[in-house]
Amino acid sequence: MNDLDLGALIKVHRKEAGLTQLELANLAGIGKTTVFDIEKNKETVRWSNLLAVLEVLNIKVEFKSPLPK
Amino acid sequence: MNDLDLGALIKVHRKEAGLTQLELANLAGIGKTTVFDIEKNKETVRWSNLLAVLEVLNIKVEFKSPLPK
DNA sequence: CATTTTTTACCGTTTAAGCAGTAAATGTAA
DNA sequence: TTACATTTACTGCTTAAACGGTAAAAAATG
Repeated sequence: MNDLDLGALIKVHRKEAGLTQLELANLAGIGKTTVFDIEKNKETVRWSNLLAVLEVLNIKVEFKSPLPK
Repeated sequence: MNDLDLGALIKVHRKEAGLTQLELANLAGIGKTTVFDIEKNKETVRWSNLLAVLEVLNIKVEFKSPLPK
């Protein structure tokens, strides 16, 4: 209902960077299991862990609101 | 280094919606403590809890990558 | 084909997020 | 000012996320 598949987006970028799940986990400073969970769209992961992965893969996060600044 | 203050963004939108932290927590189906933590930029909160708050406040999340689709 | 790598999956253990309750501090309104 | 509402802060408990280890599928490589 949100965007289509954040897990898939991350996976594509990981592959593009030539990284395995384990390598990405080490670079992000998190466990391999968590990387696996994130790519499987498990949403109960920590925001900080998701952020760490996104940073390694150079994916920016933007929050769009209907409110003017 | 990311965006400036997601907590503040959420707080502004919460106020705009005329909600207290407790009301927002109930609407999002999470605890009041977590709403407080989120507005204080605690990044170890669950991604699902952050999503729930954003959804109530009608704030969209976008992931921007340098990769073409 | 066989071999290696990677992914998926499950299992204990540890750790801390989540939570309600409470209370104090801050803010707001009468 | 007083009274009420809200936020901030702390406490203890419960629960599950995070984790490494292991192993079995699945993919990739020779």
